[in-house]
Amino acid sequence: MSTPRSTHPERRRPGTISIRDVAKRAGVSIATVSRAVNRIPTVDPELAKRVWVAIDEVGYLPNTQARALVSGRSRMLGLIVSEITNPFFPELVQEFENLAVAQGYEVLIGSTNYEPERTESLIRRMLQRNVDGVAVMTFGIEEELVQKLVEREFPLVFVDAGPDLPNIRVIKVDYGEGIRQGVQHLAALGHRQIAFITGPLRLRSAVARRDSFLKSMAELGLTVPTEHLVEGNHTMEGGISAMEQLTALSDLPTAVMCSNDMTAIGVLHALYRTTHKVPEEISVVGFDDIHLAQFMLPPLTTVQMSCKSLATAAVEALRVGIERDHPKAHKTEWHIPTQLVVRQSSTFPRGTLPALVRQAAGKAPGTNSR
Amino acid sequence: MSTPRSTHPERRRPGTISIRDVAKRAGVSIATVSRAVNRIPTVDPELAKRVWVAIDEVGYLPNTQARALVSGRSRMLGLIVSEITNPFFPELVQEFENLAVAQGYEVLIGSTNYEPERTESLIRRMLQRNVDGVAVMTFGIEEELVQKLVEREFPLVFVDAGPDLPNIRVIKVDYGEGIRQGVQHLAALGHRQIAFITGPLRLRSAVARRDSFLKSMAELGLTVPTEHLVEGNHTMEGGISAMEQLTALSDLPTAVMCSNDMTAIGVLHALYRTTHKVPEEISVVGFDDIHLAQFMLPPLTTVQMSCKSLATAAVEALRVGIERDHPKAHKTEWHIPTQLVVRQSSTFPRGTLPALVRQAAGKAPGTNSR
DNA sequence: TAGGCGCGGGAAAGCGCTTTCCCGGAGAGG
DNA sequence: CCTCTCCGGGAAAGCGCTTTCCCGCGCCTA
Repeated sequence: MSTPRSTHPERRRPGTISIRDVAKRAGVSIATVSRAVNRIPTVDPELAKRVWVAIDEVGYLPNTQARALVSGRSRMLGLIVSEITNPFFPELVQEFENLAVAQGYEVLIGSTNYEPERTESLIRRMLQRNVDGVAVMTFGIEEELVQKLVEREFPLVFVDAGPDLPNIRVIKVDYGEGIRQGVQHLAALGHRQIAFITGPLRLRSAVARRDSFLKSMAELGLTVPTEHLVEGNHTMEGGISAMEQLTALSDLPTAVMCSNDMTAIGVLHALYRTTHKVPEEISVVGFDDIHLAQFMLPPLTTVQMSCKSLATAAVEALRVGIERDHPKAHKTEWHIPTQLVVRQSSTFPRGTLPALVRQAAGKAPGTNSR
Repeated sequence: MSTPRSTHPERRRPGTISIRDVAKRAGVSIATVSRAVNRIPTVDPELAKRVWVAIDEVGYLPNTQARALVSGRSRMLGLIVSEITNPFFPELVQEFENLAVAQGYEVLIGSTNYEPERTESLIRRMLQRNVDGVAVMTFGIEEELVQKLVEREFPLVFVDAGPDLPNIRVIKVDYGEGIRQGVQHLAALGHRQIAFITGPLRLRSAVARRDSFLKSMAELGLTVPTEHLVEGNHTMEGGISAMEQLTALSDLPTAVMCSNDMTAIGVLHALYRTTHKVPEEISVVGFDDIHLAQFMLPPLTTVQMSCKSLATAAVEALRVGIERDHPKAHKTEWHIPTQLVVRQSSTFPRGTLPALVRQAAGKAPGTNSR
């Protein structure tokens, strides 16, 4: 008996119930309670039941910190995104979190806001919190710290490309296919002058998307003058200023593709300000297919990247890294397809739509103007 | 000497550095390392420096779990929101997180998606993780579990209204003022038939907003027929179907106020589908002033609720609850003002704009049509 | 020079849990 | 009936840290 009085009497939040309280109540040792809680099969079912009853009666919640401390695994996952305020990411976060929670993990979220020092402190904090693994979904990151972690074999998952090291798990998004579909869609409508607003070119994924665009254009024998390739930053503001550069040009392109949907929304806004009609005067295509895209005015034609698959892949990849003898151990690459979704922000180039064609085309994409 | 060999040899992640490694390296006891890390002034500056050097050399990161276990405080805050995918919340999360991190706290985020059982499991999980306090920013929650926590004096912060108990910290949003400004703005433009799309009426805040609207209308002697009061659910989809109900009416209102911006975006979309022009045929006013609002087509007139102030208040309120002898202890209410932001989705009622007025008004709000 | 005092730092307890080790009792076999 | 084996459960170690307790050293005063 005689529970030795705590050295730190006032520190514990009163009302917190520990394993000892349960043990006392059930008349067993704390070891048995622990075993019952963890459903170790060697404990007598009768006893286990008594323990569970006691747990219910006293309202016991196992302390995860203590569990983590002794087991060495915190059952927390880190999720690093670029900007939580970019609507694509909440959707991702949501999916990721649901999956993680279903597997008994908690999620620590952080956004880098594209600031390296923020990223660094983020990772540091997550390590201190002992997360079991981190998914870096910022679409391109180059940090020394990350490099070190990788070397320590800390479970990390990257999107697009991580450091070039063996045994790294990475999720590859097939930008090429979706963007090709977008370009071909526009070209099929008759567009020849298609501009592209990139993301911040520090990000690998932004470069990848731009290259996919260029490649798709080249395939069709279409050239892209440098002034039709303008750098945005994946925000609406970036889309606006990029589009302003474009409208200032003497040869305004007939269509604009954007590296993500937020940029496209900015473009829509910029064109609204300059009273260019979308899609009649200029077609706009986005990327990501965020939920919002279909509610834009006009609804946005965009390349869909399923954030559900992305989240699923990320969680799976993390578990592979964390849980030894995971069924899919040794799998190191996951692939996410992309696909064009045609809505109403894209149509024939301005001035190329003879009445005949209009009739023949019937309700062609995006022709029901506002 | 003779570090007793661990009972669980393989469980610890290799490469993890503990306080002992630092102690050995610096040639001091672990107690001294701990004191140095926590900047306890009684340690000799010379020694402290040696410890810090050692920390740097071995790359030591204190294990937060262990710290939490012994100190009884985890330095984690829970943040419960309705839906992370509603853009208002990421903005809030962002602010909250920045503030929390600045104070040395980590944030555990969860969205209830308006499902009570989700909320329950969320709170349970946060408790197991030993969060020091939880901010319930779901704008109205009624849970038995919550009630129990409150009784246990667990630090909780609510928005609008928590359980009616003494010593509860709550953040009150002054819906009245912002909504009155909105109504008066519309009335001043000449609107008499103003509809209101509410949020889900289970939420206290939704009821509060509706009541504020009704009160503001009554103040001006304007009546609201029941069919002009339709329930939405704070999503774009809800806004669309609510607006569809409104457009089906024989007496279409000349203006619509919405319980939040997402609803307003849905309304804009619904009106686009039915080819009603905004604001010429119908004015639309939102609520929240999410970042997106100003980029809508047309830019949305809306009632601003500063999520920065909200976050600041929440973090402060939590700290008051957590840290005894906080300077502002005993403060139990925080107030968040709201304020109308006029953009271009609101103008004179359709058919009431004589040329004379137009000239006199000059560039009146929202008259530069698309 | 001896006793008192203060202070810096080490030893150790213990936070709540998991897991190993071991012991006692039950069942089986001789 | 006695010994061997097996098994369920208790005692205890220890996860990484903070904090108390206490000891020893240096300085001051008598």
